[in-house]
Amino acid sequence: MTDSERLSDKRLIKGARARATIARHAADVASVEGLTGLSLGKLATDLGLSKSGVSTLFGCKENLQLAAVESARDVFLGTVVAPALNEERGLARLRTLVDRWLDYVATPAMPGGCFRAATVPEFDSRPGPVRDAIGADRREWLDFLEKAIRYAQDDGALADHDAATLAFELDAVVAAANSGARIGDESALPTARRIVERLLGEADQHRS
Amino acid sequence: MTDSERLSDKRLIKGARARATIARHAADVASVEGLTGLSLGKLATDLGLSKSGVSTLFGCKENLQLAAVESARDVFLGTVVAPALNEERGLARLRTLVDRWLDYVATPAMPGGCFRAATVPEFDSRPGPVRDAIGADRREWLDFLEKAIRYAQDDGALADHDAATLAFELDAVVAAANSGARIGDESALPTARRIVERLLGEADQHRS
DNA sequence: AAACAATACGACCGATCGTTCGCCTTTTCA
DNA sequence: TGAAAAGGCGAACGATCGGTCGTATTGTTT
Repeated sequence: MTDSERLSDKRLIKGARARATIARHAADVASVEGLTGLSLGKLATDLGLSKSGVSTLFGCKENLQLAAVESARDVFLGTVVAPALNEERGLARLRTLVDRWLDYVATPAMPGGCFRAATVPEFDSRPGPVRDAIGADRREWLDFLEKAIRYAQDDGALADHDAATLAFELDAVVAAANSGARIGDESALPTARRIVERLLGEADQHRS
Repeated sequence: MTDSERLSDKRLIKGARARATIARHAADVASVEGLTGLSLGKLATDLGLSKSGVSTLFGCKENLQLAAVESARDVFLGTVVAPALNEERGLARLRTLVDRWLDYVATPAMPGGCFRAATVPEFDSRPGPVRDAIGADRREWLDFLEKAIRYAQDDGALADHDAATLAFELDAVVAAANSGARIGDESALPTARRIVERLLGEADQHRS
């Protein structure tokens, strides 16, 4: 059970509920300002709390950053992964996964767009627990994506692709679509959709 | 003539030389800490200058960030673009361009890796002159890459690719390779090389 | 209900931030 | 060479940062 799942759980002790609320808002802020740009005082003001209250709940800023990473992971799982899990394994699930993912970029759940696309480049050169957590989240996502591709390959699709390589490529294109769209390139998202369609569309050719 | 080209130009007025030195170091720092993480005081200490001296040279932090973007652009042009311009237009130049680009990611000119890969995601949701400059630099690079692809297509290569789309895809893959490699994914760079090889390798098939 | 742990607060700390102000030196240009 | 401009510095500013107290309050558990 994750914090966000327990958000409205009345049995949940008060502190954990507050932590989840703060972490969720921290993820929103970090999607724009970055995890380094997070400020205990700003966060407290936004939520009508005291700075020291927020501070005691998380102990230190680093723990808040780690909580934001976990909260953003929950949002991503609920928005992109969960709908795909309703589809049966194979090409259908992979297509749903990628579609929800592109929708997630087109209509972001956070004000700064995709959290992972923002935090991986931010922390990739900053050793420490936060980078480790972001790296693990990235690895988890790529592994899941690769597994979904393998299921599709079990159905005979995408036979000429290496699963891990295709997962890397899809992730790269969607991440670039996120940054491109947000920086004002209106062609970024349609271009990314075209690339993804070409990469996955080959599957249909091989099936027919 | 850019600032970095004039770095050792004795005719250059002293201030511009100092500005170029500071901007170059600022780009180094920003490749790790981000453009927002730049600090006038830290920069001054690193270079043995006074904080106020750096401040008067650039006026405000935003101008320093803009100078860092321009300095990083110069480094990229010198490291990646210049060697490719020695090749004749067509597939040879495109291949050199991509090879130098991947080398630039594998053996970074800056301590934090590719400056553009770090700053585009950082500023894509932060309106202002800095985002505009980063967006223009990104646009310029994609346009140049697209043009190089068109020259290759004039030779009959890459016929089944849309130039702008392929440019977007190459940029996405190399950027993801940069982030992936820096965050500890040892397979990121070889995977990216494989993808690029497949994307451009098709050219040889069509030529044969 | 009593005892305990967790939460939340205001106040304050030292540090660092960007920026501004005099003042002096150096460079530039006519 | 002399006047004007620009470079460069130390000091100080208000603001904000993360973090730490002591203390009151709330929630949890026995």
